Amino acid sequence: MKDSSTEQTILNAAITIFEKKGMAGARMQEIADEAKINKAMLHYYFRNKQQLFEAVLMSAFQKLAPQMNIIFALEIDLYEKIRRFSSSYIDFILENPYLPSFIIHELNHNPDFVTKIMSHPNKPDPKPLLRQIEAEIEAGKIKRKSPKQLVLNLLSLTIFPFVGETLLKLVLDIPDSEYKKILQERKTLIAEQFISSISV
Amino acid sequence: MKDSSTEQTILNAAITIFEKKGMAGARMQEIADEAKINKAMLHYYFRNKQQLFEAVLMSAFQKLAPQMNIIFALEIDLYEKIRRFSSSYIDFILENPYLPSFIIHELNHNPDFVTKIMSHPNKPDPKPLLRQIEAEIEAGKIKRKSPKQLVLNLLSLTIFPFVGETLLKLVLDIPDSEYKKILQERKTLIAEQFISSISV
DNA sequence: AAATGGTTTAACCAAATGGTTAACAAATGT
DNA sequence: ACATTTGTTAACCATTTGGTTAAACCATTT
Repeated sequence: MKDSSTEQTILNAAITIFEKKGMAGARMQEIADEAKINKAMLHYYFRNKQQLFEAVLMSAFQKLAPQMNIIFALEIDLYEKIRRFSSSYIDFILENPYLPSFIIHELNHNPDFVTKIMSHPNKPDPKPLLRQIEAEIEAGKIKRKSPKQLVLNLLSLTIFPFVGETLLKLVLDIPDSEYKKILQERKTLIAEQFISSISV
Repeated sequence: MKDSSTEQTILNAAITIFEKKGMAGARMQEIADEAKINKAMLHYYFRNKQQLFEAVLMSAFQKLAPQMNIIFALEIDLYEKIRRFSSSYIDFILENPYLPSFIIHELNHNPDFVTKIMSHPNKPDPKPLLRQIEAEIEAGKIKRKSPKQLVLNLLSLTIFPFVGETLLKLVLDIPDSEYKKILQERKTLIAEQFISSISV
């Protein structure tokens, strides 16, 4: 009988290669080598490069989505939520360093794909969080600022240091070792900074 | 005699294509078509794809660098500097929407290139700004926070909404028209938020 | 006007690349 | 045991792609 995980083996190899090189830069042979498997198997299981790629992008999004849902759905105090999110999200990216860059880059270059994900079952729904922020504003607990802008800020502060790592290290003259420390510091720093900018 | 701008015509076409598709996704023929010119001319002027690409990446960096230097070098009040930077930088990216994503993506995928830019004459130097922040801290005018973290925050808040546009619109459920407004709002909002988070 | 030297073009080439095929092996069902 | 389906492989194929070449073009010099 076949090793029942051949399909998964291929998918894992494809994830590794696609995340590192992107759709355009990845070679089918390279993925086959990574999976230690014959190239024809890629086509046997996934028909062609485009479909294999879509499976990878989907799987990447499925990894990311639950992390987003932490801030969106969880019913806890807003400040606590912000602290938990930035910390857990940074840990998550440290374990999946290519994920955000990959998703962002490929989403930018495959706008058609956005439609496909729109109807995705696990698609994060930001409404609960936005409502929570509005409620806090109405209750006079935080400053009156556009909830969407606030979430945009939080995501920017958390994700960009990873996506723009090379540019930031270059421009700010930060060596690799120090950058790692800086990212760790941000696990608490982001929440502090963010909360201090919204609390009345 | 040659049209003395042929080289520039090629470079412009290459910028257009490379910024849109990246190094791996761009085709030499496509660049030639964009320039309305024979493909062999690309090799006549730039030898090969790699060198043409490097010229494009260099030119992109040369466009970006002066925008960075606004916050780094200009000798004005810190708050004023922050206001001016976020506003002018957003305007700048709106006119060059592919620039940051392109540079970030390609820098991440060509780490060797980082070395080349390191010794670039126009390379932004963050030291003056970092010193300015330290001085303000010592003078008790702003909260004591790591200057590098602060600059990282400012850059994240400003650049990420562009780089992650597609993902953010998708995840936060923001239609295109509204997103444009949001970016405009950020021209003043970022500085407000940022300043309120550091002022004592 | 002939020679010169840089510029431009069409045709060509070799390698890389996504994809197919046909034969073979391993399970599975009867 | 045998036939059928499923999984796997090596060899092959067509197209794309980066890059080359040799001849033509054209402005300036002699």
